[in-house]
Amino acid sequence: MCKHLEKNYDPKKTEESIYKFWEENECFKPSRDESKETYTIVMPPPNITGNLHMGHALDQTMQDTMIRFKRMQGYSALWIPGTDHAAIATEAKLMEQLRTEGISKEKLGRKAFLKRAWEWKNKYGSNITKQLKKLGVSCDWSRERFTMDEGCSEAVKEFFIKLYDKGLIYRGKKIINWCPKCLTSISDSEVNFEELNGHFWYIRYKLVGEDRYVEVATTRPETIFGDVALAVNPNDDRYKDLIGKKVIVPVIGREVSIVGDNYVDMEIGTGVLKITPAHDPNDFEIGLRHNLPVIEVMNEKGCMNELSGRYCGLNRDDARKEFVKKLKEEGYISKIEELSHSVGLCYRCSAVVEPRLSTQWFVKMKELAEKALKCVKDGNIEFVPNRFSKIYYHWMENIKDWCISRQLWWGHRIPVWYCKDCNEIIVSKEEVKECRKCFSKNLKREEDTLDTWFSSGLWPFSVLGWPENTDDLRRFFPTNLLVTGYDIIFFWVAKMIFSSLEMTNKPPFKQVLIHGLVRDSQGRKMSKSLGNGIDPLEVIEQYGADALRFSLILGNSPGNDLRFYSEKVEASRNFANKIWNAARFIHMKLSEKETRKKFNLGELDSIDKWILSRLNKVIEQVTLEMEALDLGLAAQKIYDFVWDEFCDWYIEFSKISNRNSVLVYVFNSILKLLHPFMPFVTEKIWHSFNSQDYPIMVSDFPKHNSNYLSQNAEKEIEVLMSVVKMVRNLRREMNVPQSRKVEINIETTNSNIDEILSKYKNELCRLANIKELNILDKFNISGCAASVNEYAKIYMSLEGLVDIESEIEKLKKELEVSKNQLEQANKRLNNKEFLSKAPKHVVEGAKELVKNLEGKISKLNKSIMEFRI
RNA sequence: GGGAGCAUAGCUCAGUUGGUUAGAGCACUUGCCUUACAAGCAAGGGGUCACAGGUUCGAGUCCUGUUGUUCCCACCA
Repeated sequence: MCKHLEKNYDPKKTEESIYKFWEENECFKPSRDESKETYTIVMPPPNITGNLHMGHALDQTMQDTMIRFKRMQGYSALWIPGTDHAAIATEAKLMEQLRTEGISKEKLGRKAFLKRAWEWKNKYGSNITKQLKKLGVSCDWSRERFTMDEGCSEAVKEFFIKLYDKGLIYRGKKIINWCPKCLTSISDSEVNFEELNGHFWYIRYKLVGEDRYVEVATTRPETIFGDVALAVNPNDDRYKDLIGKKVIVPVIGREVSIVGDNYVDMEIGTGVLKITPAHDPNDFEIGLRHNLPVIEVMNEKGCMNELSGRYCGLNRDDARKEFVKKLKEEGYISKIEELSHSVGLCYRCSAVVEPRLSTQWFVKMKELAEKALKCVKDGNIEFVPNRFSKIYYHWMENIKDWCISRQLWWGHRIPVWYCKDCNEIIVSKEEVKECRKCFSKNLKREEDTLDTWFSSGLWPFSVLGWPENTDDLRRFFPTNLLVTGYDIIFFWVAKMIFSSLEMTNKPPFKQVLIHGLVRDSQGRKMSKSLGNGIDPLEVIEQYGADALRFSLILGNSPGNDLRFYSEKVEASRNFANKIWNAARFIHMKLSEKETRKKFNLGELDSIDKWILSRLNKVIEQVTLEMEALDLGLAAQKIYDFVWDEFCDWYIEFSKISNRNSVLVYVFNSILKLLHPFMPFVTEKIWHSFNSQDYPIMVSDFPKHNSNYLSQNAEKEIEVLMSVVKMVRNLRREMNVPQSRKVEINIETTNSNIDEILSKYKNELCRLANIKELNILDKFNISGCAASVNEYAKIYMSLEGLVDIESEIEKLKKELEVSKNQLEQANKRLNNKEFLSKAPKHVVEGAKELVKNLEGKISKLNKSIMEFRI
């Protein structure tokens, strides 16, 4: 038995110690060799509140596979990890904590609150990074960053001030999206629209001085308290004469005028719109156009305020119910319709977002977006797959100003001070003590913090030390690759691009590899509410990290969603075990000394030359796929080669004749090819063959060597394998038990093939369980079963058990198929246009096919004749 | 309303710039505990590549349309 390796690969006994081994040997750090080209990936920072989910697992595995590949290719490869302070999510956790303790945020105070927040971060913030390590991520932990660490905070201030000085940041009173649960503004991209069932209430407004009513359809009757006008389309024949007239707001009794505005859609509802500028962004715009007042009727928690009279204090929903009741009682409602309409929800807490008028800080986007757009259009950043650039273009072309202030405490506090005496706004990195204009000391710092994405937008360069001009920044920026899901293009990718262009004049990365979502086996999004999430850590526990990684990568094309199947992980686990057992076989077969021997290409036989030739083709293909960022195809190529060719054939050959040095060489190459995908098992096996001083992780990725290509050897072994398969096939067909050895007579019409079969007679007999093999021109075929392929005709002696007629039938059927194929091929070759237009190798291929088929057909004919005699 | 993806074996998916007879895993059938591996080996069944046109010597692959499906963006008073 093998003395090094146990029978089955056990990831649990391996992974932790291997990871430690890499860390101790500083394998994760980039090479200090300045002459080496760099390859840099910056990790999308997971939230400190987060737990590893399948999306992370996919994202991280892709990055790790790429960085390992590039590191082995000889780049000075750097992958920088870090975490995100996740303002809303973290603050929500703390608020929850406070709630259980019965303390309010205000009572606690900002300072104490932040102290708690940092304590929370220090306690739980590294959970996610610990989980990442279980996946085997090879990032440089010595460079780990946090979006609120000193350097990143400095970067945020620098960015804010630079944009402010350029006039790209302004403070304004606008309608923004307000989350009444998180109690903060959120940006447009943080609102998710969902189709919900609601109602259309048709409400009658009485015209002043007339006995006529105007009907308005609304979904939000509780905002009537904020009505300041009605609006109709000036082209609407039904209503245009009403423009300028006044109506009385039901229940409230306020007189408001009717205005004409092209925004109003004549098709929707009654074609009359009630205008509530404080609670609807479109109404706000119309209000501006017509100089209408703004009446806010709700507070920050989504409850009605004192302007709503007796409904004051009720939340939106209760106020709506109560007020509708009142309207009904007083006869103002003429109709109620069921209506499905889309409602904006907070992306964090799913509360219905309330459009709210408030003073916030904004980034002026137009100019920034133009540059960011041009950068991608000019090809300075490539999206993979390319179709995602369209999504990016569309977003950039229709962008609105970005609301960056948040009414939260956990985050980067906006570096702005207000003079209470002269209203001067002072933007500064340092604490401001005195107004620069009136020298008053009566200053107040801005309470709000910045949108989390404001700091993560700087991530690719802030982690490298920007705004300082550090060695790392000079050496590793711009970065090479960003890997992320398509769901985050607007949130993050776009923001990094314009931030980087504005601050560094360079794109933050050269390529963006976009992946899809990991769904459950039924294709549903994994979500907490559905409870269908699968914990990657549990999968690792059960199958190992390599198996999880491989199953996420194998056979997935870039950008496509994938379904998670434990069967697929199982298959990957089996593959890891397959490699493991191949290693055991080699250990068992070879002494340590033998594994060190080198081979001389000139002395090798065709079997060795064949596997070397195939290996080199695979190396070439895998390298190409990796460079094209198609990891799924690369993994598939390795899988197929290892299992189908190396294990099923080459190892079997090596049981029959000694093939020591090539066996070891090919296997080591396989380990290297596979290492970026399955780092743990490959490193572990590597150690069993090689000194621990040379981790596979920092070894050289195999390079394609055309000297190893051999068309002849590939052809010879193809002939050998095809005959083995034919015999095996015939045995099954004739129900010959596996244990029974058979006598086989082979007839070929080609002396080359005779030669190959004679040369590998031993292999042929062992692999097809043949007792006696005759390679002859003619023999007695009575009692034989026959099979034919393009290289040979075989007869299997079965001592009278064979029904000659059914043998003939079988051969005839085969003949029919071959004739059809020949006809097709000849048709092509007789077509002048095919000959003149098709590329040479295709024509050659067709000719070869015809030759093979003709050979096969003549053998079949002969065979049938022989049976007849 | 605008845009994108997907549709290939029973299931989940691959299929490079069009090029012989369309692949894998799982599942299924049959036979093997053959000393690396039963987490395995061998053999096998199973496909009008959604539908209809078109381009081409040649289409799963390119173009147009249709259907089904998933998603994104915008708007929804």
